[in-house]
Amino acid sequence: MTEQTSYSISELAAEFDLTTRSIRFYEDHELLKPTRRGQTRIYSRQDRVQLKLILRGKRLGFSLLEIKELFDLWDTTKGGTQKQLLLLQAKISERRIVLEQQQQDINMLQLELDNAQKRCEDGLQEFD
Amino acid sequence: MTEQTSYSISELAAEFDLTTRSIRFYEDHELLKPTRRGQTRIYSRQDRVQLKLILRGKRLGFSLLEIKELFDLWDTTKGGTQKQLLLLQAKISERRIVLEQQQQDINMLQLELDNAQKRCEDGLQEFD
DNA sequence: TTTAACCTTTACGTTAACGTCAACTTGCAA
DNA sequence: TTGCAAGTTGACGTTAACGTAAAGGTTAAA
Repeated sequence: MTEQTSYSISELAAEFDLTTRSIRFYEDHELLKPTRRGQTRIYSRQDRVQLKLILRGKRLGFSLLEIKELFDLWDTTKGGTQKQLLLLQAKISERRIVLEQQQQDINMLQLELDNAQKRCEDGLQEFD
Repeated sequence: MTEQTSYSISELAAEFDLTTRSIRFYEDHELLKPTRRGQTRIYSRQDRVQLKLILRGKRLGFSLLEIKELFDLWDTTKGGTQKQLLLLQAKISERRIVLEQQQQDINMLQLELDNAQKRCEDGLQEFD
């Protein structure tokens, strides 16, 4: 088995450690659009990538709605009108600002963890 | 007015653009412990810092419970037993892992935004 | 062929993080 | 002293993101 070309819902659930319920929920909210064989969902490699992107967004605290916005935004890049593309650039800038804020927040928190670690070590020192 | 030493609930609400309801909610969940003058809440500079930390955590997608855990964790550093301090170091390591994952997620998303931006520019080019 | 493992839809339940009244008290400016 | 802006405690409502049954279809192995 060198390269899998399609996946069942439970395969994806197992791989990414979530429930099939969640995956169907994402589809209900149009974050995934798998094809069907009969009424059974078939996920392509692209669908799998899409799912990865969803989870990445979630790890950054984005809501499913925000994640969908990012997807729609991306789709618009292929074949949007001039107006859409300009609006799109604005949206992209907005996103960058959020990410930069998060970047700063991470840096600050890391400093605090460093700080806490030191205090830990100092505290442990006293038990010698 | 060079350095304010205490704040009312509505002052903080205005400064950080949230409702007094939220601030009281954080207190209900022991993320803030303002003193009282009569039954009115008085927030110290430390309380204000604490609130800042809460909002930073939220921007990173942490739940209020996780944020409280971080606070408790920090408190333990001053005057914890040896056992507590060792457990604390483990917790700190866990947190670092989450932050590093978020760091990677941010980097990936930034690359995607770069990518989308280029496609935008290319798309706009065609309207000349 | 039957049973067991997956799949499906439908629908109600749950938790977190507040929003939104309602009903009351308190501080202070006119 | 009065009235009104700002504070307080309930208590119920709301939204997002699933969890959790219930009731049933499909197919592959025994």
